[in-house]
Amino acid sequence: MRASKAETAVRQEQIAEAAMDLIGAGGLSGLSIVGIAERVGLVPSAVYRHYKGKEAVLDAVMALLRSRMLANVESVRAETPEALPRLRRLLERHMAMMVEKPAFIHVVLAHFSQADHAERWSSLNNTMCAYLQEVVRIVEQGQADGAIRPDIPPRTAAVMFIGLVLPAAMLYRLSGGKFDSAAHVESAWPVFERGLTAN
Amino acid sequence: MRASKAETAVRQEQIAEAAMDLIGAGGLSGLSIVGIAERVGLVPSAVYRHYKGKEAVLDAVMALLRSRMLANVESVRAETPEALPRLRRLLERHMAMMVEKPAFIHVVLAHFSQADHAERWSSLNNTMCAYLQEVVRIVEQGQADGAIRPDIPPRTAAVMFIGLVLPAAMLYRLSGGKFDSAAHVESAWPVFERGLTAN
DNA sequence: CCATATTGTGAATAGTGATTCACAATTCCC
DNA sequence: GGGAATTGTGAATCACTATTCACAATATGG
Repeated sequence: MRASKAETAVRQEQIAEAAMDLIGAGGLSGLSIVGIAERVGLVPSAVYRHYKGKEAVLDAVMALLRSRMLANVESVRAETPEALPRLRRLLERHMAMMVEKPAFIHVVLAHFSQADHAERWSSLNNTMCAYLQEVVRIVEQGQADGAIRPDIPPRTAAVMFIGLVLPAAMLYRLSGGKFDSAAHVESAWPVFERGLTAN
Repeated sequence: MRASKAETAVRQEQIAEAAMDLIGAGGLSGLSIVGIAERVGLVPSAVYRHYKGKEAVLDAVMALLRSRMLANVESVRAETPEALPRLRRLLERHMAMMVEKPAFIHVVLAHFSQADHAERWSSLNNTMCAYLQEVVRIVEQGQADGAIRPDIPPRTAAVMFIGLVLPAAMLYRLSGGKFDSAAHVESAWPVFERGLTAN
């Protein structure tokens, strides 16, 4: 059956989405032109009408992830003004995103694993640093307000923050969805907060 | 130049080591028979004299990692009797291992990424659960001693513990060794400890 | 020292996935 | 309605890697 024609802009979006799902399901190595074509309902060669190649598709996925990540921070900034509630809210959102869009963590981990230092990865690196920096800023704000102990290096707190998400997201996936990531946020947050604030 | 002959037992060890280094350098996808052969100083086909195939080599790597991981826990147990110092010591050792044997984290992440549910992975899963369980046990002991707050779910604490290592190890690698993982342990531990103990 | 098992080598095979290309169908615009 | 541009198709090519195999060199034990 021949696929009906669609504009390149539409196909590009479909392809990027399909690629993201594929990565979410099987990691970076699970991403193949054949797989993408199947999901979109095309023949492999048709993909090349809309992207120059696999690399270009990956770039598109990266861009997607980056925008979602930063949008996340933005909306948390808008929601709550105080540092600690902000962090907590960001934690919830970050975790939820990892769970519903596994492609994220896969790409990050794949990035980590990749030996080749293509420019493609540097953009992701950028995204990650930017995100970490956002967390650092929130921590610094909390220290200025007196809500967070001043003797904690903000970067340390930020890395620990990431550490609240990463293993939980991995366990969630490894357990096939059994691990309750929301509950982990619930019970881990007080411990983290106490570490940030108590005397 | 022809390689000098060596016993299979020796070659097996060399091959497993080479495989571990390769994975450490380029992730699971960086592991190839050609790469192994180069490192050991053999021709690719010679590898098959000592291992049935790539899968078998991987199994050997897994076994290596497992034994090192568990040995780690054992020696920490022997070193210090109290829960909190034990955790701290384990944290240091765990981090050091991640830094000097990147293969470990790569395999874990690759495991996470893999779609296929081969038996091979279940053994790794086993190792990871066992490790997590060890941490849980230490935490429980601390709660029994009164050193750790009883209202913290031990599993939560254990997952957070892993979270102290994972992101730091990744940053270390992503930064090309610039990130000071030991310093991170140094500054993150007090925060974590305070979260576990303070009133 | 020699028969034999063990180990190493190079070439050949096979499967996978990305990419290209000439051609066919579809849509758009006049 | 009829080009012309756009999009989809199937086959072919290419590169890469695991794996096998017949043969060569080397070690080993009697």
